[in-house]
Amino acid sequence: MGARGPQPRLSVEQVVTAAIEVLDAGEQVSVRAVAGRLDVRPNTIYTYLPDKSALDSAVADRLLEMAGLDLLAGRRAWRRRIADYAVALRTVLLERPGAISLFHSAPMNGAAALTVGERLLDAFGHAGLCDEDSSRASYAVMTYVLGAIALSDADAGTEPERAARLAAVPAAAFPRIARTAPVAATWNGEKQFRWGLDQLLDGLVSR
Amino acid sequence: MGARGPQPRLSVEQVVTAAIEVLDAGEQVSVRAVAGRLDVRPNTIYTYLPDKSALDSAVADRLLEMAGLDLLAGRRAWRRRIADYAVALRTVLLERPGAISLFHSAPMNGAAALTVGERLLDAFGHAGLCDEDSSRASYAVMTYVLGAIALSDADAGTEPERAARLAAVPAAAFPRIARTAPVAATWNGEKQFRWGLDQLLDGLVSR
DNA sequence: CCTAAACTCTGTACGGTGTACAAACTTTGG
DNA sequence: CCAAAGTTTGTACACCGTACAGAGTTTAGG
Repeated sequence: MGARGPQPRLSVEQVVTAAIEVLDAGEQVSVRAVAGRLDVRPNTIYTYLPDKSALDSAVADRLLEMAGLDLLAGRRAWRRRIADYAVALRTVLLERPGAISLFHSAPMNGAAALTVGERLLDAFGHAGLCDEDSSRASYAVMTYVLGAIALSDADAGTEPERAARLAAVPAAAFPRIARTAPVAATWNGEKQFRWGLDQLLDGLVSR
Repeated sequence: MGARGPQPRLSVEQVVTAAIEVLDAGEQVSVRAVAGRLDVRPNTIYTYLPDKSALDSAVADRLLEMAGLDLLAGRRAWRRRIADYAVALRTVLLERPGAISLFHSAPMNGAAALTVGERLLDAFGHAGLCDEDSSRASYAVMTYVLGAIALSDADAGTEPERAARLAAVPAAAFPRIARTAPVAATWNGEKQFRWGLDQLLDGLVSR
């Protein structure tokens, strides 16, 4: 069989693990940072992955797994399965600035992504949806979850900063925004996340 | 009054317009590309905007405006207002690869963003929601819309590429995915976008 | 057994990014 | 008229992804 050269010092798994460590350290995933953590020259990474977006995909898949795929399985109520996993994924990603951007540079086609998809379809099946609606609903949920996390991340800043921005909104021109500013101040919180997800799930099963 | 030095050759508006032209040309917004289009050295941009993320914010705001703020106003049915604007925004952003990423690098606090927020609040008010729910609903809608566009963008690739990826899913391990592959093939289309938005709106006003 | 093919890893380098800093230049207020 | 304030530029730095040639290592085939 085919392995002729020297046996590889690393594996894709190790590369991805190193990338997660980079994320854990609060830095962005870069080929150089990952290589540095593996005591290897940057080019070596390209022996295991074709390009940066493949690395991003693989890391994103690992993050989906780290959120806890078990939460999506089992015989618990379909709604809890989805909500629990969504909240866990949110936590995993928000704890690691720069993790969310990985989901935008490449499609999600790893093993964990497929498992998430499969189990979402199962959950919506238990909720009474037909195949087509289950498929559409699964994608709608991933859309909401990843969108919410991305917005939370972009809208970050320090808490007083955000309050100051809201206070600076001219109440004359934007009365409704001014009136609801206290709510908007909590938009990036877990409560808003769960609320929106709940409404979406309500809509998805209401037909 | 304060303007002492030479009068500026440019304005923030012109800088943003140049950035849009860069996007229209299919390139990413970069300080150098924008400066080049204005026949100016890159550093000059920093006279008008503090840093890249401020440029990104300003360009994102312009894109929100380009989608057509009028669609969100008027006395048409609240649901049509929201759906029409959402679809228009999707078109504006998907026509310009690299436009979506601008929304992730900075919070949305420009004039157009505020207008969108104000009019969403108005629409949900007409739908019968209280202030707090209107606020939460507005954010949920922006979450879904921007999330959907971001995923569409990441999942891009050529059409046969996507079909090949779906066909490569092992049917034994992921039977539900395999069974619903034809639907998943259209996840990045406008129909799926509208469907998910409709379900979300259903849920938001169902209480 | 030995050579040649296949494979890993490195050194070097290129073009791209955001942006800091000092200097040159232009305008206006005191 | 001069000094302060503002604009623009030249140069430079650190980072990014990654192409390419070569060195070194292992195994398959003759």
